[in-house]
Amino acid sequence: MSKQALPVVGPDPVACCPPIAVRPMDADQAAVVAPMFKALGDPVRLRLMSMIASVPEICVCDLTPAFDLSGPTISHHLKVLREAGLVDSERRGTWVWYRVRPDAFRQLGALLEISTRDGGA
Amino acid sequence: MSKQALPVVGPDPVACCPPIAVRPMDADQAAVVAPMFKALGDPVRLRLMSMIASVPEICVCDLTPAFDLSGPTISHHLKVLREAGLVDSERRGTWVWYRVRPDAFRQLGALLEISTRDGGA
DNA sequence: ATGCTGTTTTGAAGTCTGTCAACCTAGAGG
DNA sequence: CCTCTAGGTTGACAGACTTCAAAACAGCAT
Repeated sequence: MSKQALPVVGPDPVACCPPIAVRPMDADQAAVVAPMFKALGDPVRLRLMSMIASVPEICVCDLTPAFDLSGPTISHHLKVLREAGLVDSERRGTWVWYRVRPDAFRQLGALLEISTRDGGA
Repeated sequence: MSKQALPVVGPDPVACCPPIAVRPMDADQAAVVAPMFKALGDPVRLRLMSMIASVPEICVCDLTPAFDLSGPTISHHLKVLREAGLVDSERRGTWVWYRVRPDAFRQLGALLEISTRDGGA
C-alpha cells in the first residue's frame, strides 16, 4: 500500500531526471535545473545553503553575522535560494526561519550521481 | 600500505569536502566549489556537460550542432567548463575532443549527498 | 605554398548580478 | 498610540556574463 501511492509532492527526482552522466539533458530540463545550480554558484549562497542544510532549521539572525555583508545583501541571496526552490522560509513571531527543501536537494544530488556505465571514465 | 599513500592527484572529494548538509562550508572551500556550480548554472553549459558526461569523449563538432548558437559561443562555454575543472580537452588532428573529469564530477556529487543526520527534516 | 575546415581568441553590445544605502513592513512591548 | 528590532524591498551603480562578428590559429589536402 505504501508503495502504491508515492508521496509525489513535486516531480520525483530520479524518475524525472536521470543523472546527467547517463543521458544527455534536453533543453527543457536544463532550463529548469540550471537555475538551481546557478543559485549555488555564488560562494555566499553556497555557504548559506550549507548552513541551512546542516541543521533542521535556522534563523536569519544566525545567518547574517557569519558574513561581512549587509542585511539586505543576505536577504537578497536568501531570496535567490528561495526562488530556486532550494529552501523554504517561515516567519515565527519576530524571526524568520529557513529550512532546506529536501526534494530539490535530492534532485540535484541525483543529477550528479556518477554513471555506472563503466569503471574507468 | 595502500591506505597510507592515497592516490591524491587532486584533492580527495570526500576527505576534502563532506556533504554541505553535514557541516557548514567555510569560506575558502566555498570559493573553490562555487565556480563549479556556477559553471553548471547555465542551461547551455549544463547540456554541454551532460552530453560530455554521457559518453567517454565527444568532439566539438558533435556538440555545436545541438545548439542554435554560434561556434564561438559554444567554444566560450566549453572554456568555462574547462576552467571550472569539470572537463578536459585534447586536440587530435583536426578535431578537439572533450572528456569529463571524474574527480571533479564526483566531488560535486559528494557535496550534494543527503545527510544521514535524521529521517525527518 | 595555398586554400579549406574546425576551433579558439578578440572586441564590442546588451543584459544580468552583487552590493549597499535608504526606506518599508511585521511583530513585540510598552 | 508609539517605539524598537528583525527582515525584506527599492533604486542605483560597478562589474561580470552571454552572445555574435571578425580575426587568428591549427591541421589537413591539394
